[in-house]
Amino acid sequence: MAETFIICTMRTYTHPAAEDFTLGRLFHALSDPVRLEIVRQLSTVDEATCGDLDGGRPKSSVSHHFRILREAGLVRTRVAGTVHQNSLRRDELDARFPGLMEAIIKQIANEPALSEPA
Amino acid sequence: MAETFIICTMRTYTHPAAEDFTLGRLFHALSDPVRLEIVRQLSTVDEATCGDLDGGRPKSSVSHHFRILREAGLVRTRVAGTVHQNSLRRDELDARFPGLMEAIIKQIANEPALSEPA
DNA sequence: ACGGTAGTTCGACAAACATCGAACTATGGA
DNA sequence: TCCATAGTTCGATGTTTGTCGAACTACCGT
Repeated sequence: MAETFIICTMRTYTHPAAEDFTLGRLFHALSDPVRLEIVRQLSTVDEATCGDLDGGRPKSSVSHHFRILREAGLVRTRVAGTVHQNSLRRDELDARFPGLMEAIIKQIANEPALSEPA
Repeated sequence: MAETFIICTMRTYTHPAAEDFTLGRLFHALSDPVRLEIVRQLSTVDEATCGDLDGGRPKSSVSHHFRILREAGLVRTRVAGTVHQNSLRRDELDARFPGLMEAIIKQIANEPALSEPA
């Protein structure tokens, strides 16, 4: 029987630096209704867990969307005990794309139905 | 031989009304590097033909991208003789999403390399 | 009427993507 | 130590998407 080497991983996340944000990744991340809804919720709150924003969807789907949001630089995820707290990277986004997120969030806030459930 | 009925079409385009623009379609349209480059070029110019902005790509590809830009409400296409003139729908976009396009265009203008060729 | 130029449409193909179940990891509490 | 909870990773599946050639439409000039 082969030995199994368990590499301890995912106690922390890697987030891109603000200089590495790209408009392409940003717009792609925002092009999905589920993610747009997540960003909307996050914009009204300081932090939220994945579970808070899952809208009844399976965990694996939600986890996938959060990964894309992280890779685009939109979201920072912080491990806090058994829970993962997510927040918008407002300051870094504003440093990289001045004024853009503010304009986007303002629009998102006014949109009635971005994604079916909550 | 069966008769062929030729329905005269495509002398004009249908463009969505500003009320029907959605953030999802907008962000999706902007998530492709080729289209982002097209929008960038259009933002520096009053009008341009598809050929002006094809970046050496095949016509069918470019036509596809313009269609998506049109359906998102980003671009208006006007048939002018043998040529199709495209322009950004700045006013309507600003009416629907106040301040958003201005912020986006400002960022696009500063991006060095959105898409490989011109 | 003919030819050339500008774009569109269609069909095919491969790559990227969203969705979800199942197995797994990590943490805190009983 | 065991269990429950919160999320991640993996693999499979179906859908959407980008790319491009080929055939077509529309218009202008000759």
